[in-house]
Amino acid sequence: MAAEQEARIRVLLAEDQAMVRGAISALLRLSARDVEVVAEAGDGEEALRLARETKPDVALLDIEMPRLDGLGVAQELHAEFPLLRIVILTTFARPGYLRRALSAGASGYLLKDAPAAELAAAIRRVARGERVVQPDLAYEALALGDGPLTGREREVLRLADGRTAQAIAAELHLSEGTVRNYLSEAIQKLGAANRGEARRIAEERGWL
Amino acid sequence: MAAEQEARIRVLLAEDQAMVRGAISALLRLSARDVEVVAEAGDGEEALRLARETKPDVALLDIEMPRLDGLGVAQELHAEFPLLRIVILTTFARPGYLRRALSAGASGYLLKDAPAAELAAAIRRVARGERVVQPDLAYEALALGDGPLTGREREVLRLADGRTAQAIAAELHLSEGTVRNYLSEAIQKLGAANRGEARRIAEERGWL
DNA sequence: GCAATGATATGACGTTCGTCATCCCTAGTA
DNA sequence: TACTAGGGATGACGAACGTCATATCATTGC
Repeated sequence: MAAEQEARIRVLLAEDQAMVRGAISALLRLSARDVEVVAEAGDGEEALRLARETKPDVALLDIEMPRLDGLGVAQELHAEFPLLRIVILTTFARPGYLRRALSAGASGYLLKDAPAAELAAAIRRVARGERVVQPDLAYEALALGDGPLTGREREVLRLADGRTAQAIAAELHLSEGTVRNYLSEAIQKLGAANRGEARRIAEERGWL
Repeated sequence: MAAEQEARIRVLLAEDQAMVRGAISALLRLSARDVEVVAEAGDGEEALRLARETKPDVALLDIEMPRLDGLGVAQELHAEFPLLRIVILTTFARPGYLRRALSAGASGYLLKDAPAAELAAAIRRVARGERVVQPDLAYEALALGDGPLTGREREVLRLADGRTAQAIAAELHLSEGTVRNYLSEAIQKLGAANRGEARRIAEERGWL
């Protein structure tokens, strides 16, 4: 705690919910003297702008943000500043998100479910060049995978929340029959009785 | 700031995401000397238990929590401790949530999108007996009312999340035709095209 | 006393849905 | 090369769905 006196870790914080953003900033200010929040962004575009302006050591990014999501920001920042360390901080334990985050160049993937104390620890570790990913999540990402649905099946199922097959077909520029086929396959792969149940199941497992 | 020296406002904080919970706690500790977080709960049941144990002045409740949601906690706490002030702190600007929150006895309804500074202000105001609700949200909630559905229609629609009419009928001890009748009425009252859409609409407006 | 409302039911009709067989085309790969 | 997987389409069939007319019965309210 009193060892590293030299330079504080400069952090960019991107999170769309203002209250949560302020709260996390307060958490870091209160619990981590060696961490300094040098910029706060409310959306992805702003995060990019502030990153270029302030050149932080670590970027702490939420995934679901307006205009440009955290994974997109990670990709851009990693390409532009290879030395910048990126931590994704999100609600979602979706294996798909984790996979995309890592391939976008993120060094850490932290859940908002994790204890508050882990945040500062994670920032310190990625700043030292380590990777921070919860082992159980990594395991799930491999075991559960992305689910049994193909890309198109997923797209169709995502739109099946009350829309008719015709409406879905129009939106995706497909024939109505094709839509029904995809839905039928999805229903069987998920062991559901109809599209409504299939959607519920897929959503629960993070396969949408 | 230096005026009220006497008693600090004792706050119970209930929020399922540990990191957000810790962060909000830090925010209050850092920005509001007159507020003291006396208990932190990770789900609704725990919130009830801790409230009975610590007798706080204000309960700050997230809505979406495991085991018992914030609205349920509000209802119980309001019945048990009429003097306890309740603030709902949530992501969702749904009029239905607000309506249910107020009728559950909440004094405040705050969005996580609001500036971090408003949190302490809101807590102080409800502690003084005032109400804290964003005016535009309040207007919408009043305009929407209780919805056009009868009790039975609501029950049936609530079960229509992928179940067949037959399954719903079995669960409620009704004939399949009757279930289809209720669903048909609900669909028309809500201006939907089918049960799936009807359910979505009713859910969004808090009519379930 | 009678109209209105809500819960419940039936029968009938047309539409949408879920399934299956079958076809075409492309890309990757054993 | 042949095989496989994914995307896309068609036609047909039975089941489920959405609608409407109609009926009974109880409750509520003027």
